[in-house]
Amino acid sequence: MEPVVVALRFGSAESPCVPLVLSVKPEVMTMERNSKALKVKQECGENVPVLSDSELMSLSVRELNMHLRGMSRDEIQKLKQRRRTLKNRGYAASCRVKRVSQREALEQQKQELQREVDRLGAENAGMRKELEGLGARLAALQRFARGLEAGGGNLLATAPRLNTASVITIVKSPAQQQSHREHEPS
Amino acid sequence: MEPVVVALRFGSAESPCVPLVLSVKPEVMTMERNSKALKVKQECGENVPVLSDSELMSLSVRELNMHLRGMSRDEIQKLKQRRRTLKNRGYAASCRVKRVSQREALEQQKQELQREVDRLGAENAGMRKELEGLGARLAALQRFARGLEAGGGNLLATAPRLNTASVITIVKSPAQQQSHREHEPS
DNA sequence: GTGATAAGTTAGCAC
DNA sequence: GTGCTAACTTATCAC
Repeated sequence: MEPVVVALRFGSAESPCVPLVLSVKPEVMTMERNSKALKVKQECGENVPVLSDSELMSLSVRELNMHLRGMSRDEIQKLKQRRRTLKNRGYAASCRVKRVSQREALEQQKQELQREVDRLGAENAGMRKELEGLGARLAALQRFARGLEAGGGNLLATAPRLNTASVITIVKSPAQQQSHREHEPS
Repeated sequence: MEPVVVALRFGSAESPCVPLVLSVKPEVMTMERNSKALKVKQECGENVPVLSDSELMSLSVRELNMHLRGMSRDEIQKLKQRRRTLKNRGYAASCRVKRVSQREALEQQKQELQREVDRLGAENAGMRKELEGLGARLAALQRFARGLEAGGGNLLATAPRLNTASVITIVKSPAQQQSHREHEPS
């Protein structure tokens, strides 16, 4: 894309060098700050800036060298420094953006971990409750089994603390009782 | 509020002014940078700085006014601006420190959450395994109990799939068996 | 006036 | 040269 730099040259000597930002390519004019904090300023004696900030910043070295033809050592150095500074401005900006997005990423990861903790905690509580229930059922069965053991295998001879129906109730969880009924309807 | 933008620009005029930082109080010389990036420099024509950076920065307004006696408007303004800039330097520094420590805090919180996730995950796995074991034992007992149920409570008459000893083994967890032996040694 | 912070500038490192 | 980043300066905002 040809920038079509209209090397317009204020032949009239003393232009008070207004912040005139002649945006040759308005579509790239991403806030070409002419308002404040602009330390990167060009000599405004005779040679009006041939290159806008965005142009100068995005040129390749080769392209830049084209524009450097016929400039004095001093002008070249100053232009290169302006280019460097402009690029640094961009680097600083992306550095800040990166910093912010990294912080946001950290916060998001933290949130995800927190959710995971909550999820695991709930799952944990559920299982703990389940274990408790199973433990109680097993304890009851254990009491029943002790009766069997003491009786030498003869259930009727030992007066167990639980009768058979109770044991069956204990052994079956509600779900199991239901599926049992489904499979063996009385 | 009156903005009173003085917009004086003392840093840009390059006076030959060597970085001469005459540390009046060497004990407070917390790296009184005389090396680089020192834009806050004092007029070095005749009046050697009466106040070092750290002095000027830490003075109260009242104390500062003492030192302002017999100075020209211009000098006073410049000294005040130097003070402001020095303070801003400190603010910027603490801002950076804060930013870093906030990031570190976030990372630490993340680590703690990660550890918590790991801990809960392990606990979870353990309980899942426990549940599995209990489930198996209960299933075996259920098969046994079905035998009892089918036999109408007469264990010997129903040819159960498990004998009494097996049931006792199933009902007792290793720990329970141990404590059982402790309490009722044969 | 003080403190904080976003944006720009500078120095300096790493490639 | 390029890109990044710490430190610094400046502009601004809130109090």
